[in-house]
Amino acid sequence: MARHPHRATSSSPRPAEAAFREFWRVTGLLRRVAEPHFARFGISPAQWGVLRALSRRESAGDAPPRLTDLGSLLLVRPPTVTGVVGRLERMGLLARTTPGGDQRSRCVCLTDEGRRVVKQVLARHPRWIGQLMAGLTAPEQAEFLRLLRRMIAHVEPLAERMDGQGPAADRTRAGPGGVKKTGGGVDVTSA
Amino acid sequence: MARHPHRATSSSPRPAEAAFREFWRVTGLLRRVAEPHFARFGISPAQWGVLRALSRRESAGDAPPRLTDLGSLLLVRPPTVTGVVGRLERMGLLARTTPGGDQRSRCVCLTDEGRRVVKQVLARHPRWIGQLMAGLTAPEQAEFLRLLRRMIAHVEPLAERMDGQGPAADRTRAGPGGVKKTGGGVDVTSA
DNA sequence: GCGTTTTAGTTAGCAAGCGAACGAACCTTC
DNA sequence: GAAGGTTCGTTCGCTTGCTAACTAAAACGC
Repeated sequence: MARHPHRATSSSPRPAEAAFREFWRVTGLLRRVAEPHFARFGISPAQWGVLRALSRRESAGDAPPRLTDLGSLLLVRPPTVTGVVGRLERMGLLARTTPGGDQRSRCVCLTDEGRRVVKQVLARHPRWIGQLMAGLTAPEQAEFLRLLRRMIAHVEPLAERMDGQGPAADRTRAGPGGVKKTGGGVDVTSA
Repeated sequence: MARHPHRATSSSPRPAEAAFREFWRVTGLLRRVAEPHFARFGISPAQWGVLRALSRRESAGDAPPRLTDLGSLLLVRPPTVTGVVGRLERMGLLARTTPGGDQRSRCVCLTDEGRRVVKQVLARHPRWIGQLMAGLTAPEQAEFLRLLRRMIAHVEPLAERMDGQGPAADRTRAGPGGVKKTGGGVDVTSA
């Protein structure tokens, strides 16, 4: 790290690269802080994501979401939803129901126990978040939020684009020449 | 730290909370973009982290790091290091060596094949990063970097503090009263 | 009505993160 | 030198994310 803040912009080789690196770093840190926090309520961050989404929908008066809806809300894929919801169901915090219309979709709603947990977490939430973000002043937080939103707006389409393509090299037990399998359509990065 | 009784924010949609939420969101997005990218070289983001760290140390002329060193560089725990390094070793991208002195530590260094991969990734790196961060202008990137660093500086001690304590409720098959096991030292959040 | 395609969700299998528990080597202290 | 503790790394078992492959129901096409 250690690069003097003074002449940062001019001499610093690549702010973009550094930003990415630090970002990745914070990602890990964040998980490591969030995990024990939610563990105190007996849940994981991912489970909290589901519970909070359900709770919000409930208080908004909306119908219980299907698994697919949850997936797009939380930006995770169907198998992940199945897993997390399954565990929450086993814990008794939510219930799968099969609504009338479509016979292949399942809806998910909170149990009383689930609502109880949400309440408990929410009671501490502002305080906890405040603690987490206390490294930034209020205006900085606002700016941070703005930048994050711009990042999302830019990256989300990129992520979606990756969906359909680019399975790539199978190094697992590739010989010395393993990599070049990328050949052919090298320029996925395009312009 | 949290000394701002700033209730101006309370009525608005809470920037701190929103920032946290969006941050979590970008975290997922970032993984989804990085994974297929590195897959094109036959590796994963975590593996890239290790390879890059080794490469840097090498070109700085430093001695090959021990597994523990890698762990603290990458902010991951020993079992994770074991796993990632093990897979990289099986792929033939790095080698474990047992240096003279301490018989219980292992050092890790790149193989030629590993160096080759690093080179390939680096060749594309600026371009890829540029694409990722293209949602922000150069000054915004610099500001983003600055905020990230402040976040790290603030959160890292928090994460470390969590290390020794707070295992928490075992909901897995907890009865209706599962949560209160947190009892006793409720105020881990302290003040 | 029947065949095809699309959509919802699950399953299997892998990587990466963690905590807990452990063996082995090292260090400290008597 | 032996006892006790610390440190390094591994293994086990778990959650969460993914892809690929699959089933079942719905929707479309003719």
